[in-house]
Amino acid sequence: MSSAPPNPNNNPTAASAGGAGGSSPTFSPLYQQIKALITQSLQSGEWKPGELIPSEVELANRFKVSQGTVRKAIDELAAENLVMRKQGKGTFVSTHHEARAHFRFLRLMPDEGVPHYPESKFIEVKRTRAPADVARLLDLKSGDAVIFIKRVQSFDAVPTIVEELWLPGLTFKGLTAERLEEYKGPMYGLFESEFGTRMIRATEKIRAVCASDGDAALLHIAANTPLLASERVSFTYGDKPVELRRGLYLTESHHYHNELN
Amino acid sequence: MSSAPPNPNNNPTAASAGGAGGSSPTFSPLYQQIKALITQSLQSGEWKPGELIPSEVELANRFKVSQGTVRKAIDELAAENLVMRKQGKGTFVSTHHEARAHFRFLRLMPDEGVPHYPESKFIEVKRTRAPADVARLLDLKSGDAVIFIKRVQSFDAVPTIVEELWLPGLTFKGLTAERLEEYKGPMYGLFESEFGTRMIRATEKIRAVCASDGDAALLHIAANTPLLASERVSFTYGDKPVELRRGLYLTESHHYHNELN
DNA sequence: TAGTGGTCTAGACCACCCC
DNA sequence: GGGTGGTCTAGACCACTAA
Repeated sequence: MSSAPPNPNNNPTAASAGGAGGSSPTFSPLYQQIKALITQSLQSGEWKPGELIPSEVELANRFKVSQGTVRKAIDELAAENLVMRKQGKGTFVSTHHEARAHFRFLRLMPDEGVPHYPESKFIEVKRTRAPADVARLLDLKSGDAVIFIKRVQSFDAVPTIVEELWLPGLTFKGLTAERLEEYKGPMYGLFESEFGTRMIRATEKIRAVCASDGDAALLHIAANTPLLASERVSFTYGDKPVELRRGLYLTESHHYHNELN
Repeated sequence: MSSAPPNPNNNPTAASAGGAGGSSPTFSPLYQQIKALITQSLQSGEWKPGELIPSEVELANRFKVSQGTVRKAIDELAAENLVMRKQGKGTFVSTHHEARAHFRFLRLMPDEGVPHYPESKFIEVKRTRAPADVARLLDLKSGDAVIFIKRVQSFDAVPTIVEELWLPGLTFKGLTAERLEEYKGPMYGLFESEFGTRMIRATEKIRAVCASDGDAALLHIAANTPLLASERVSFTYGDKPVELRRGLYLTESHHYHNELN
């Protein structure tokens, strides 16, 4: 009784997703191929940060797979913070313009009281050429154009962070001190809205160092005060590095918070 | 035509899982209830670390739900590192006795070369009473029995970590300097095998400090060298704190590694 | 060859949101 | 009321492992 299996093949046209056919089998589950296709649409800007993406049923029809397969693809994208599901409303492209996202990359927390976002004061913004170490971390060539930013961040008017940022000049063409000054809120929000570059994940290396005279002056502390030094490399789609951020954190009344799972 | 829905109710006997019936609806999806039941079996020791748990089909029969529901429950347990799936073999209870697990909580990485596990030298092991701050973090009463451990850890014979551990005396009754000395490998493995207490997750607070004379001597460095100070609270099932660990890390040739997602 | 987890489908109903 | 994601089921086939 009943009918024959309606879709016996598990390797549809979407199998071409994933790049050049290589020597290895290059097998990939259907939902991974769908995930890659959705990621492409995110990357290309077909759906912009904050926007609603098509419903699961709609995507299932578009890709000619079942809703369950689309669901599993979106499950993983949601786990990676690329999209956000909202029951009854739909699935939205993640954005850095959200209270929720603001503390995803900022791990410096006050010892007492509730976390809040610091105020920025820009010390220097200039176009220059990438030193060798910066070039290596940003996947550039030594001497390529970069933008250098130096700023101090304060919590409740207490200077707490000195930060130096290096950005690929090509990606962030047109970024000026003025635009930085007038923009309030997390820099990743600015990068996303104005330059179409969304930070997806980052790696950090953390050490303890002594404050130099210059940094001590910026933070209004004694020279040789111990500081946390973090070196962060941020990546966008395709694991492309797009930001190098070197920060010095004063940990008198703040700490770097981490969860180990 | 065809049959009636075979299982129209979605609130079987398992609905009793989750504790006392309270004022709020206490609604919980079936798979969450199954997840709670499986977690109970893990906690009670029905399946011990490293062991194979029953197959999905078996658990589905036991709990009178579909395999898909059990699968979703196990998916979450695997995401939380409580169990490990191995295709073709089965699902296993996670254990700290695995190369894979050794670096889940150890985030201090060498700047060059491959990570490896440090050697421990114990400075002090004693039973004492919990100071107020320790008691608060371990959810004990001030003055409750605790075990205090102080040790130095070395990479390639270079002292790099000074660590002080505070453990609830009741949970770790019988822990002596001898057993620590003779046990090679991560301490969490010892805790799991000998005391039936498995660390599930932890939170850390990190700062920069100056080495005291005593710590400087232990690490063979100059006093006032900047060090990373981490305060870690580890939790077992039921979010019960079972370890307070205060570490000082020398970050001359190592760094604290973190991934932001 | 038998058993396990992994993938995929199809269809049902539920909870939530907004009109 | 109609649409969305969330849950649950049942059954098929695949990939991997071990005897």
